[in-house]
Amino acid sequence: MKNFTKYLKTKAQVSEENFELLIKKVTVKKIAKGTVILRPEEVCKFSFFVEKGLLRSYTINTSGKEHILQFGSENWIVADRSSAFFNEPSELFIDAIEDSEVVLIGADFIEQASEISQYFRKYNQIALQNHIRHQQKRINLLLSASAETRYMNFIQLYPDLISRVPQWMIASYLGITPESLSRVRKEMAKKPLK
Amino acid sequence: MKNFTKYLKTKAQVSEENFELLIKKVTVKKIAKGTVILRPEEVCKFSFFVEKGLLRSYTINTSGKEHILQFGSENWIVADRSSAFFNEPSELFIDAIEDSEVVLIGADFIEQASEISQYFRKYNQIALQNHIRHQQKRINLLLSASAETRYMNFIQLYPDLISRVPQWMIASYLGITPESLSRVRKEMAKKPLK
DNA sequence: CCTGGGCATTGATCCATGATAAGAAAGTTT
DNA sequence: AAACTTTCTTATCATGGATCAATGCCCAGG
Repeated sequence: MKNFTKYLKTKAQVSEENFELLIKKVTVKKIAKGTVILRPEEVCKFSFFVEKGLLRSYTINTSGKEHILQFGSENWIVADRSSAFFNEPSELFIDAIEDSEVVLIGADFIEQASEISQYFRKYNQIALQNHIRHQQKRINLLLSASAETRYMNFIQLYPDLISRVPQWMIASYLGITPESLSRVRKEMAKKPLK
Repeated sequence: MKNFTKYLKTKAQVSEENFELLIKKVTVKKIAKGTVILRPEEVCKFSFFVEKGLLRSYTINTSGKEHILQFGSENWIVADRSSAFFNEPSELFIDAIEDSEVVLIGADFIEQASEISQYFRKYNQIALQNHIRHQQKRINLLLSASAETRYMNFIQLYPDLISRVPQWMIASYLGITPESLSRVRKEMAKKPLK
């Protein structure tokens, strides 16, 4: 719980006193690589704070293809926000790419923490706004940029993930096939100019 | 201000008393078709509640191409949320597609309304979550669907906009060229099976 | 140490969408 | 209603990325 503690105390500026109170509301869980922890039709009862490891959220369309919406490594929160907030069935899968350790955060936790601490409420608000900003950038990129540009942007944004995530998943995140990504990389290797 | 009043009183459930208080904080403005009301580098000081008419937000990339992020007709709020919330320079344009009438909502309005009314705070929260949900669907669609599918989805989602928005703007929203959209429509006309 | 299953690469081919250009339609201005 | 201007369509050609198939690679498990 080291990371989660830091998150609460430092980022969300929760006082020692409140911390003791809140920490009781969450549980830690080990998730083996490959384990699915949320699937379509289920309601997303928890947000998953990644203490250690790597999660992903994704959809599978009617023709069986996966499309990755988000990766979450240490200190990130992965969830189907809509499902959790509106208490409606999810359309997403969430599973573990690596053996992971996650902190389960229920809706009640968020509410209570927001009640208790103005800072937490504020921080939560910021997280939402960041999410929106991030999604907007991604939409804009998908609208305007080539596979190569999108890949370069990904490298910039998530340099650490490049080595941890299999290439075909990165392709899925970018909205291209693994074959295409392989070719893009080959091209990029030729003209090395940074 | 009819729509905005209704929005505050009905949707955000603001009491008559608070309404009188809050309404003083906003101004109404007429925006002529084509007028740009936000451009990159500027900070988005206001969110624009569309009382009447039609706005759009979009980016222009280095090669001069527009990419539309959002349309907003009556009762929608258009803004660069990130810029407004974080008080940082925007990367978006916002302009009017039709002669419009908008209510200018400053950050102070949001704050004050949230202080005054729990309902408003809650409603604002819901709006944020809806925004995230909507963006997520769009990302998923961009990752997975063909031009035709995306267009059909657009029709479903915004049937009213089809007639109000020029076709090339819809193409821009979908991330394809106007020519492609024209082709897609032609194809769809052939096989009419609704 | 072999073996089998996931992953990455490569080549061949196909296809949806882009680019360009030109005209037809529709809308606006004078 | 004539003269523009903007939007939409159509046609041709070019291309990025998809699909299909084969091969090699790695490494985890027997």
